[in-house]
Amino acid sequence: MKEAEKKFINFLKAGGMKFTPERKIVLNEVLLLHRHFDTEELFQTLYKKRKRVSRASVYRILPLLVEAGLTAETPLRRRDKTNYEYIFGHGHHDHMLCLDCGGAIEFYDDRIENLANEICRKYGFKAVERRLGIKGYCRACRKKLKSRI
Amino acid sequence: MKEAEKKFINFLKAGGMKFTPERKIVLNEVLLLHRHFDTEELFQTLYKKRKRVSRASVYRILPLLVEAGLTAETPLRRRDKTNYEYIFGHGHHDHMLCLDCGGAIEFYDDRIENLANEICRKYGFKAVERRLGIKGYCRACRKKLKSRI
DNA sequence: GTAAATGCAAAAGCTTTGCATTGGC
DNA sequence: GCCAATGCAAAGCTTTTGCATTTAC
Repeated sequence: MKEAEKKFINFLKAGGMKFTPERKIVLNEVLLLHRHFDTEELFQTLYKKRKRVSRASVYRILPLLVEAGLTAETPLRRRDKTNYEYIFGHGHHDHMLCLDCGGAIEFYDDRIENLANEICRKYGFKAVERRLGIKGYCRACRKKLKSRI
Repeated sequence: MKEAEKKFINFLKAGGMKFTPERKIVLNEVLLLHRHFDTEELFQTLYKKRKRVSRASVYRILPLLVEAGLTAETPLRRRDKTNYEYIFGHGHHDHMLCLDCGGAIEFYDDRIENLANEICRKYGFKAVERRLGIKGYCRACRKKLKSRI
């Protein structure tokens, strides 16, 4: 069994919740998606694959995956919808979101972590979550849009 | 006349828009608020002061202030609402949002700017906006909540 | 005078919820 | 068998929009 599934089952069990077929389907689909997604996108993907999970359940299950530590809400929303990404085993990272193609570039730099920690200490702030989000235009889109950007 | 008002009027004029009493009221109220706010909060504040601007107009005016460079949407939403902050003359800064009291601590560190620029260059990414957002618990709330956090 | 802004109420879009039914454990 | 989860449709929230009326320039 996949590590992620084990982790989800343990989380559910700990909270007196059940590992239903719908929860399994949603988790597996999230594992296949190697990009940021929103609830509607995931619902549509499942629908096209004839994996029938109701929209309401998708809305209920995705927050559970966040609680379980398998996914996270992304800091940069696209089209004003809650966006998620799979994070288990991925390690912490930050984002650049392209305003043209919507693609997200993930990057990681130790120095950012260190700086953030230093700043939190300075203010007596206990961080639960931190993200550096950069919005702009990626290399490919800049090329495509020529000199207009 | 305030600098901010001048800037707003110039922006409006440039776009063939008018400086209405409602726009003046909203701008002035934003100038008084020294914290992050959402549209409903601003509307309620005005309402209590008997400054009658409709909710629809507040919703229409706040994005104009962003376009004019007077305010900005904050990167960390609270209760899933669009949050704004006054920025004109404030310089760039980042945020720590307290999950308990909702307060926002603003900070600025050159080293973060430099790092972000360096990373963008590396990826050929043209940044339009960037923010480091940290969610957690502030000193006062940690104290109040004792050892529970 | 004329194009733009306001206010209102209705609509839209994302998300949550009540409830009857189904189904893990 | 019991408590939790599902599906559906309805409701809830924030935000946007159409339209008649008002108003800044």
